[in-house]
Amino acid sequence: MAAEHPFSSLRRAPSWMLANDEEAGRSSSDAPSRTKRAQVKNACVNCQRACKKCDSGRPCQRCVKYNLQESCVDSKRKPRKKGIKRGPYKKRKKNTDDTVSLDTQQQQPTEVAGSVDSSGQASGSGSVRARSTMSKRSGERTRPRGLLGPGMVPILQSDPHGNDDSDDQSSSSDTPLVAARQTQPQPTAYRPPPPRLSLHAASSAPQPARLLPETPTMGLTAAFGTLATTPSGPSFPQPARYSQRPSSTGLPFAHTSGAIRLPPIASLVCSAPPTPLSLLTDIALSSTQRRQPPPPAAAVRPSTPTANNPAPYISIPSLPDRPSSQPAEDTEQQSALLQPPDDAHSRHSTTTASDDQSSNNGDADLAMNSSINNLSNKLQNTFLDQDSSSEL
DNA sequence: ATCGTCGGACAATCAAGCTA
DNA sequence: AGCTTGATTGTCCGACGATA
Repeated sequence: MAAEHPFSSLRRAPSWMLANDEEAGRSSSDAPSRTKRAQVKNACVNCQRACKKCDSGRPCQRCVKYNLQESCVDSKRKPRKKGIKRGPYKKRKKNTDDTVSLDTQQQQPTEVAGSVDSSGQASGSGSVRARSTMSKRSGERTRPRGLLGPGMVPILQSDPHGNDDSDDQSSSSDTPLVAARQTQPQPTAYRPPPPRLSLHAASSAPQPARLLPETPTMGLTAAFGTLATTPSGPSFPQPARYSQRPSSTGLPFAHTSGAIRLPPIASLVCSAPPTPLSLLTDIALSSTQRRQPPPPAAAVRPSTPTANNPAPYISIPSLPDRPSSQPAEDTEQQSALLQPPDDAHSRHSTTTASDDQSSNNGDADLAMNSSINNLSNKLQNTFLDQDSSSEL
């Protein structure tokens, strides 16, 4: 059964799937009492660095195994930030009736051993919320999250209410977990905080959440989970991750994150087809970025999607919004490439310098356009082939 | 087979806010 | 004052690639 599950390709099954009765081997009534994962209060620096299980002994068993006894010392905890305003809490409900929602039950101190710490404080089960990505080694993620890897298709993170976090909290507290799990979630896009870089496609279908690209090498059509471009031209994207964690509501989808890893072909077939325009845009952008290293992130919106133009809003790291007094020629070319034709034209009509530049580079641009067209055609043919073969 | 790496789920912690 | 909430910080599972 599990092998046929649509999410069976997940690196790890989402927790709400693990809570599935058959897989967990328990009835739905005792699902919330799943045993907690035990963890030590303070892992040693070696285990912490390796993200491996530690124990309370010093040296710990892992350090003994790898002969790291000397360096097996407790890691230091960062002091918690103070003075963080939290806003008004939601109103507490008086526990007047017997029908306590599962959500409320989960908030109670559990009877599981280890849930009460040495000081006697009940561990707040609290919410499993999005947390800022933490350091693995030096206080920062070595690789920012938010990318699609090869053949990865984003799981729709569905907020069943289509609300933001604050709404989630209020609604989740009122909704019994079981009832919520029985509700088929409608895929809606997770709306993250204002992104540094955003990449989302305009489409009539419910869209995957916006993705936060990391480098210019990431897939520009990643929102579709399709092809990506790299500095060396269109290809399957570099290994990368996709991540999105909407607020935890304990509801299906909203509690999970991850990506489905599929073979490249599968991802081609399973994902929404790119439009010719989006392909061209991707290739053009990758070519542009190949010519110039990325400056600091700045979002541009090259075109406005219309009903007939499903071209995604594409926010490119590194491109100036409007180089009003920018003398840099490359930047000007970049912007011209990314502007919609009308916009680009009107801008060039008032800028003689860029006119000169564009004529100087006419041949090069012509050649590039030609190669773009060729590549676009190839890509589309490939796509159509895969599509038709999958239908057979 | 083993090891290192790393994303992210899960757990622990505790200050802010709430209530009696 | 004691309890609750929820944000922050830490642990480590499990997948993956590299290497022996």
